[in-house]
Amino acid sequence: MARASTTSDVFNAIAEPRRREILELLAQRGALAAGALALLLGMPQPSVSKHLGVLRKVGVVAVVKQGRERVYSLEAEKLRTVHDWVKTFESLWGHQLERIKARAEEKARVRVAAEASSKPGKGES
Amino acid sequence: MARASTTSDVFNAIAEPRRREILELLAQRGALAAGALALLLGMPQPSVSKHLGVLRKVGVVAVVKQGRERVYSLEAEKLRTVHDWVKTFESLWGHQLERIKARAEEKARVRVAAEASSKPGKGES
DNA sequence: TTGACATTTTCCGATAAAGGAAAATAATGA
DNA sequence: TCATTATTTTCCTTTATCGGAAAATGTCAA
Repeated sequence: MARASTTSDVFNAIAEPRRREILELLAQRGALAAGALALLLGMPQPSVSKHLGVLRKVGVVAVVKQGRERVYSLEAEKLRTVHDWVKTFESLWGHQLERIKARAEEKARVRVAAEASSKPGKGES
Repeated sequence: MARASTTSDVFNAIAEPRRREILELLAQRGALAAGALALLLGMPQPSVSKHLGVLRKVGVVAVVKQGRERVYSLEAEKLRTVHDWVKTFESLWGHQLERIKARAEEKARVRVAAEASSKPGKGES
């Protein structure tokens, strides 16, 4: 089996740096036509179009036909999946002091797990 | 050119659902040996091992040889890249009321952008 | 209708991921 | 040393991406 399709998932869709750039642009500059995006990104239009196709298929951008151009806009809610997922780990890195604490706890946990999975009752009181 | 390597990026690494599951397990149950992970995930060890290889190459997990097992632990800080990135879009979906507001604003922006890119001065007063 | 513009689609070549199976390492215990 | 256990690595096949170039749609304006 091959790698999962880029369109199968928001996670897969945003794995591409260029696609992330597109999303960033749409976020900060509002809706943009495909051509404008190509211009801002400095890459060939067909390429941008394909990336937009992926993003659209996943639903993270929406299109509106306006004459001969197609205006793309961000559907930010779709990124929520990703956000919610990483947010789970937020506490594990923490800031400043918390970080040191978490570090220590984790180190201890590693030791515990390591010992627990060896035969118990070995020599390490 | 092919798709970017899964090991080229944290984004690419976490695109795989199983790899995300591994990270989740490590987060909630602390450090675990490869075999334990395979058991918990209900999939063949070689498969898990390969996934762990990817995660390790990217630096989001760390290994510690403990006898014949290898205990894996989470290096959560590496997920910060992803977190910081999606966090940028946080304001765009907001909660409750904000969401409606944002929606309206966005809709307006799309219209504006669409109009701006057509020839100005058309008939739509 | 003809022509220019905006964008998508198709075709191509190169690259590599993912799963399964089997082989290769490594470390423990008798 | 010889099995046994824990994990990783190597093959192999299938499938899909990405990028570039060219062809195909679609739309507006004379």
